[in-house]
Amino acid sequence: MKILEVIKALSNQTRLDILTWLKEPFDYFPAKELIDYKASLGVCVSDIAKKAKMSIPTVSVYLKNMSAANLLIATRKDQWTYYKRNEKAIQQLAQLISKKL
Amino acid sequence: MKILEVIKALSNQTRLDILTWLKEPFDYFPAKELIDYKASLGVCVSDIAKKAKMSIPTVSVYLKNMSAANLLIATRKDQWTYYKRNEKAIQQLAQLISKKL
DNA sequence: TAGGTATTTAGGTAAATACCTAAATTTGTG
DNA sequence: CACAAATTTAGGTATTTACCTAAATACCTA
Repeated sequence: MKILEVIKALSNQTRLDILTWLKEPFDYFPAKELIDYKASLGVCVSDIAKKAKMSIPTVSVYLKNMSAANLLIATRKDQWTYYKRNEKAIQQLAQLISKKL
Repeated sequence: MKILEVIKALSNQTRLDILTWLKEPFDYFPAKELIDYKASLGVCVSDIAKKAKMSIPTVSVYLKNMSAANLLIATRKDQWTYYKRNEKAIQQLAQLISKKL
């Protein structure tokens, strides 16, 4: 785990928010958008962009960065890319801060 | 704890290094500089700047930021400002990432 | 293959961050 | 008080980040 890369991926309010939203999607996204929601996949880019009230390209890049930092897991299915949290990596980061930093 | 502020204070390699150095000062600073070292105070700005191989003003500002984010505790004594880690805040951050993020 | 939806990539501007040097400030001391 | 040491504040340039819009790509379905 490259801690600086992970921390940089977290150093933006929108990206922090996205992590929070993905923790409990039903609390944050319209039910309508989650009709076919599967925890194994997560939420698609455009739904996240809408929630963030930001452009799709911007959010697409954010998600990609967080995924590169291993904080999110991306799954491409048909024309959608779904993102979910990588809980393991998040706990690993917490451990690292607690023990090693 | 303002998580974004804390994370931003961590999002730079030098600042991460400083936290590591202050964890075990005797492992990282010359013994000579630590002759009067007290864990209750920490290490002074210029010793940290020398270790970082960066200018004193730059490091002074870094330390101030980290202190504002509560990651470090500053103590002014005579003409020196000493910095030590705020272990409580670091554990609090780890908890926050583990449980709330 | 044509056309539609979702996403990504490119390319641009504005703001923030990373540094530095010089100047100002704080604090101790002869 | 004058001078020295440590630090902070100011002010500047270069790089990175935060966004956007437009264009390109991916993948579906008729």
